[in-house]
Amino acid sequence: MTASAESRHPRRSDATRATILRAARERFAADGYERATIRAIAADAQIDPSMVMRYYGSKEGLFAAAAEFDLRLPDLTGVPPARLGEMLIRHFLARWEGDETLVALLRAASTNPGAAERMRGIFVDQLAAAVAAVGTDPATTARRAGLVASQILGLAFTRYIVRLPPVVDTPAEELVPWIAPTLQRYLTGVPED
Amino acid sequence: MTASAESRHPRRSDATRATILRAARERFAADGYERATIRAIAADAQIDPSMVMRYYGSKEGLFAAAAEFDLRLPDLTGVPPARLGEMLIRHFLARWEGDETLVALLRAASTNPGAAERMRGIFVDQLAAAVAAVGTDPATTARRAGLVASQILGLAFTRYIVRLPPVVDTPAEELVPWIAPTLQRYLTGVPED
DNA sequence: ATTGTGTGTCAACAGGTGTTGGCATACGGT
DNA sequence: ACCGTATGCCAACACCTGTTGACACACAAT
Repeated sequence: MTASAESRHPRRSDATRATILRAARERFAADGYERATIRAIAADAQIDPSMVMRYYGSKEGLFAAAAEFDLRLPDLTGVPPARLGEMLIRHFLARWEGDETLVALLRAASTNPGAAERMRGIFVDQLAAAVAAVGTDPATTARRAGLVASQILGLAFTRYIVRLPPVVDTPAEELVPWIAPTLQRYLTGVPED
Repeated sequence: MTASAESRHPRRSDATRATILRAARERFAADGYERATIRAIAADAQIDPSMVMRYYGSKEGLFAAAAEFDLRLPDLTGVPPARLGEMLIRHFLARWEGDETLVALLRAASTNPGAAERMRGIFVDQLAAAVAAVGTDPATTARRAGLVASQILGLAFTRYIVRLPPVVDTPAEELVPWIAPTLQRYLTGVPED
């Protein structure tokens, strides 16, 4: 969606654009929205701040481009019902360690309304769509997605943002058997009394 | 600790100090650390920005005073082991709805290193101390506390910061039977394979 | 009445912010 | 070779930030 419909010929400045985007993602992930200044991002990319404005219009526009993100959730239709939780947590952990975009989005969502809005879109629409494929009562889909999001985002928040030592020090592989049953119950279980 | 050891005589400016602190907590909770400006806080409190500096030294000092927080975790020693999760989630939900300090801390922790540090202190020290009273293997206490923190903070993050509709719309009372078993397992259970 | 100190207001500083317009240069098509 | 355009840098703008110091007033003690 970014490079296909724009022009048939690749632009000479595509490399610059990509460099800016990479630097922006790093800064947004490390510092959050307001502390990540255009000047700092431009310095990282070894380019003039005005170029950022020309190519992305504004700081908001730059963030919007840098925070483009797809959870790439797998189709849960054919998955053995008892393995749903494990599959989900494994997918999220892999998605996080490999792409700092989610960390940038997470940090910015705390203070930037636009980032929060985008986060809602990702974790309500994309996640709810995947949860719907599980096959439980459709009336409960949204709530199940919300509960899953609360555990997933809480893990990310404590691991990558606040960096709670016990959560940071636990290898991803050892996290799975703890978190998987939680997600499993949120996806397919019923509330307890 | 705030008013007892300072002076035997109450100061004439104590009311102003309290007003500043209240306005600061509101702003920090609503806007996060960097967007909550001293000028805006002073305007809310209807006083001059320089008073904030005189009474709290700096913006960091003001935040440190505003983010003073005690989880007030109950002693879990005598609690029936099967009710630990329910008691914990109930306590946290009540603590949150009644005091916006935690929301201020949560939002600020995303971008401000000092706030993150304080959050670590609260959710590692205070929470781990409470978890230790449960009586499971002491070697697992820190990890159990971290897991509990991940779910608790994730719930707060999705409910008060990102404001995911399914999580916001669910009444606290209906959240309990979903979250309680999760905390229960993190506190007393063993990881699954 | 006169100090001295606590309380509050005002104006300003120095630095950083997003953003803009002008100007040089290098490229690609003719 | 030429010309239009894309790419890049520079300087500046208007605004906002935390922070500071000088000055005015009110109160309590002498």
